[in-house]
Amino acid sequence: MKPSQSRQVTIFDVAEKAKVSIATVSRVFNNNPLVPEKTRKRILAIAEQMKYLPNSSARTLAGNQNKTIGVILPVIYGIFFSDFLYGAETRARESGYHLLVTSVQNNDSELLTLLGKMNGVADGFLIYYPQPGIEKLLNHIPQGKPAAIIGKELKDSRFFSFLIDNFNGAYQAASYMLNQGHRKITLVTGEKKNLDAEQRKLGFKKAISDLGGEEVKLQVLEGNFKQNSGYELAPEIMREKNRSTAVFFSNDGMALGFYEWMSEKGMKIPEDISVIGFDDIEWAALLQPGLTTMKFDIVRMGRDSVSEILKRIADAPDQTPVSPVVYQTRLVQRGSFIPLRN
Amino acid sequence: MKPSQSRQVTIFDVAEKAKVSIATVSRVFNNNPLVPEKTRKRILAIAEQMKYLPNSSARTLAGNQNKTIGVILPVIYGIFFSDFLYGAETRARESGYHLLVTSVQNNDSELLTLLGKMNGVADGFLIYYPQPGIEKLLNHIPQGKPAAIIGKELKDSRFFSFLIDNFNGAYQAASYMLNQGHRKITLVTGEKKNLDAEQRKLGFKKAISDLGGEEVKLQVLEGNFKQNSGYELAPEIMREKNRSTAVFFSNDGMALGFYEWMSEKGMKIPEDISVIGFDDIEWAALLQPGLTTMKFDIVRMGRDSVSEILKRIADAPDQTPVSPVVYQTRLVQRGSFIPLRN
DNA sequence: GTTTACAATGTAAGCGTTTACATTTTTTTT
DNA sequence: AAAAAAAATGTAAACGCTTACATTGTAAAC
Repeated sequence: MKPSQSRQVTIFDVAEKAKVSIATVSRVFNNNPLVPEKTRKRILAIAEQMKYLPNSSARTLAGNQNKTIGVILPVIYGIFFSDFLYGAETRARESGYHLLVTSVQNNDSELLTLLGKMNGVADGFLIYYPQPGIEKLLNHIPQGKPAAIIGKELKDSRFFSFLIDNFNGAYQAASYMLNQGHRKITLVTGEKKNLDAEQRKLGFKKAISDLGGEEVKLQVLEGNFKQNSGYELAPEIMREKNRSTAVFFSNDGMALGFYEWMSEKGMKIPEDISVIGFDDIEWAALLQPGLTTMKFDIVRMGRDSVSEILKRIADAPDQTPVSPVVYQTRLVQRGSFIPLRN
Repeated sequence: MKPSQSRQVTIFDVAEKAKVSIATVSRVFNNNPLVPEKTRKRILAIAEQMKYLPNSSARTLAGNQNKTIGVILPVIYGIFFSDFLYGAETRARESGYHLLVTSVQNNDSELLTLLGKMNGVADGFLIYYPQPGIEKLLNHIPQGKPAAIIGKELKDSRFFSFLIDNFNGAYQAASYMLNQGHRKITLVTGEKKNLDAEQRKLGFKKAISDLGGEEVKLQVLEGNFKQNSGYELAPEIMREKNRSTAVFFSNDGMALGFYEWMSEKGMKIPEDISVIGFDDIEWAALLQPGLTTMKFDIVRMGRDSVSEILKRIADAPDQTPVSPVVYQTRLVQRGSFIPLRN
């Protein structure tokens, strides 16, 4: 049985006590300069005393902006997204905005549910949903609301994209490996459905076929971007016969799992195998040896995407299309990778 | 100039097209069993086609629950809060709830603003605001909404607390140090205003005075829970004269900064000094040597607190007071700490 | 002392839902 | 075939606010 929830204090209560109309109270809370300082102070004092807080839903419904950005991520877990959120939240706060954060795990109908929930609440959207078919889903984004899309280029002028240069990053990683004399190479991919993963795979393979000669042996293993997949694939990578001399993990998380397995088995990185990752998440530098990896500025990406959303909210949601912002990657050299000595 | 924002598709539009009343449409979207399957399907199809999504603000205002939990954290950054959020979000999703996440940096008036924003949006609150004076602020939490408070015990039955056993954890750390023969010990605290930090300091000092003899020398340095403060205090800790043989950092983040400095100077942990941290954040195990630290289950804390909020939303927000849930800490031994050899 | 301008406040119509209650339609019972 | 019961649908009043427009109060201009 629910308790008798004492009705919330509304603008009417405050108006009544202050002997003014609700319009005046509303003006006070919206910093409308029409109401003179004296009245403002008086009403504010009364409101404070009554513990009045405006109801956000009502405000939003009545046409006000809500100063909220809806954020949808694949997961809220780990340093990678923590960094992204950090960039996004910091920027939002600077403009008095806040983030409504949720995750959705590769589930189209759930994405829709979420969009619905945010409908009428969020003034703009920040969506990171690296799955195919995202275009269709995006049609459901409420009209007139700007939306930043991470990881997918779209033609709809209402959206604007922020991309990681996965293809070139992976390409670069592969060519570096070749450059340094490696000829037996393992590529650990992410899930097939993940767009980032696919692009990285493509880039890596392209480099191998562009630059590698006949004698290059490429072993391709499918991972899932999670730590344990690096661990679980390790035996396959390190099997005696025809073992690769270098391995590229499509993200740092999987590389970490690999480190774990290696240290359990008493094997050494980079002596037994060289390793390159992707993302440069915070701990990459903390590992022993430090993880050589493809870095891009994820904090910045969070920040920039929110900046752009804010700009469009203030400005005009439906603008002429802009070309996507692409975050370049660069190789960060640490101890996990050495040239092949022959 | 704002573009002509085409009006959003409302329940009226759907009702009109389907030749039913808005009540019926509403029922469909609320899974009200009153409407027969056939009608439901028809309306759903029409809604889908029109790209209708219910407006969340309107729903909430009209008395529905919003299935949203408002989360207020000191920062959204780093593994510690990432883990906490992970636990919280996962649990919320299991019940169809979502998290509205914001951070507030030691700023009372900002906390109020946030509470206001969440007012009429969140069905419950999860607040981690380790500052003194939190009690007063909490009075502003809307009536009838349950709120989990992290890190502070309160008598108001509307709230329920989740506590880290900071005092005993730090006590335990100190007594372990003494036990292992250390007599010259450094304590690095967090900020004075931070409650967690204060409790840890108190616990640590208590152990020293309870168990340490006359000959124990305790050096106390004030940090701020951030990585760079461990780095900046390092010279002071490692000064030649009367150097401690063991140091306790009130959180792992500061210990990490200390590691950095030590490695830059070519000094060795634990040979030159033993280190103990607090939190056992994810990378503590990844450091070289592994960081000995006081562990508690932060993911679990996120999860449990949401569980309890959910229970009270479903049940009765104003319940009889419950005693706070206390998360015990335990020592995780890794390589950063060794007994004092004499 | 009017008239005029402007500042301050008020009135009331939305905003898009939910839901108690009323009404209509259909099915079952007699 | 009429009456009673059950199912389906509709009507209209909230929910708490913002804001265009209307009204009143007050000071400046004549």
